[in-house]
Amino acid sequence: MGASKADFFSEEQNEIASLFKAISHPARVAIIEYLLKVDSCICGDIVNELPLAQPTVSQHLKELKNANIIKGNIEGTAICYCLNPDTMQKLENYFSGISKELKTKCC
Amino acid sequence: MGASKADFFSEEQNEIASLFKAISHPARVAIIEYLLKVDSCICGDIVNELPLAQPTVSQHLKELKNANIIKGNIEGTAICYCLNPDTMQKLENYFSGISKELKTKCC
DNA sequence: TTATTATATTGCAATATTACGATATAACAA
DNA sequence: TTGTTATATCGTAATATTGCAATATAATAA
Repeated sequence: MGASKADFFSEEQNEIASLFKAISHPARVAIIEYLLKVDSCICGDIVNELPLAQPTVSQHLKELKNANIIKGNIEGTAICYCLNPDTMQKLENYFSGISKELKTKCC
Repeated sequence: MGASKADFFSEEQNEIASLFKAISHPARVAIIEYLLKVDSCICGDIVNELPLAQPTVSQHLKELKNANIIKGNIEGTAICYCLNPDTMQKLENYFSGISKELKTKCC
């Protein structure tokens, strides 16, 4: 079906999965890494940086914003985007939690 | 088109994206968390744990295995699956690297 | 050998994602 | 007002993912 059996899984599992889905596309990874590189928050520079049309970039930004991975502030005509440190921390914590619990013995 | 413009993006960006794609589905998050919970590595127990048919679970396991997120060892008729600590470490490092570089000042 | 158990693969329908041209909106400048 | 710039949304075609029934494979047991 391709549909989500999301109802069965826990809130947390669905939330984590959708966070990762937001960064599961190379264009969105590239956006994140670009936002990390440039100190000042940028906007339509991303369109010049990526090999994608403006509507496509806008769509990717929307997904990242919906997932709370980036924030966007209006600055006159432009929009200033930047990474959301809270979400980055949350993602780091998820894996450090796994590392801590993970037994070394395995099959 | 839905197709990947993967050729433009860097090797690293494509690799990171496909790692996250592997854990971007609640069923696969649930599998990871179940593998973390049970000390001993399991196999078809996952089918009983999840609300999905055996072929569907098998498909999800295959994706996790292809992404190097889990390992599978044959044990007689069964297959023993477990998390791959190296990949978990890699994912943790990716986000701790971001946290380290991330400026607090933002828009 | 046949039967059983555990897992994988195939084929396909339902659904979701990706990309972009065309168009809309919103803020500012002249 | 009109024009310009920056971004968002709509509509849609191409492609990818998800889920499962049916079937195949592989290891062991009887």
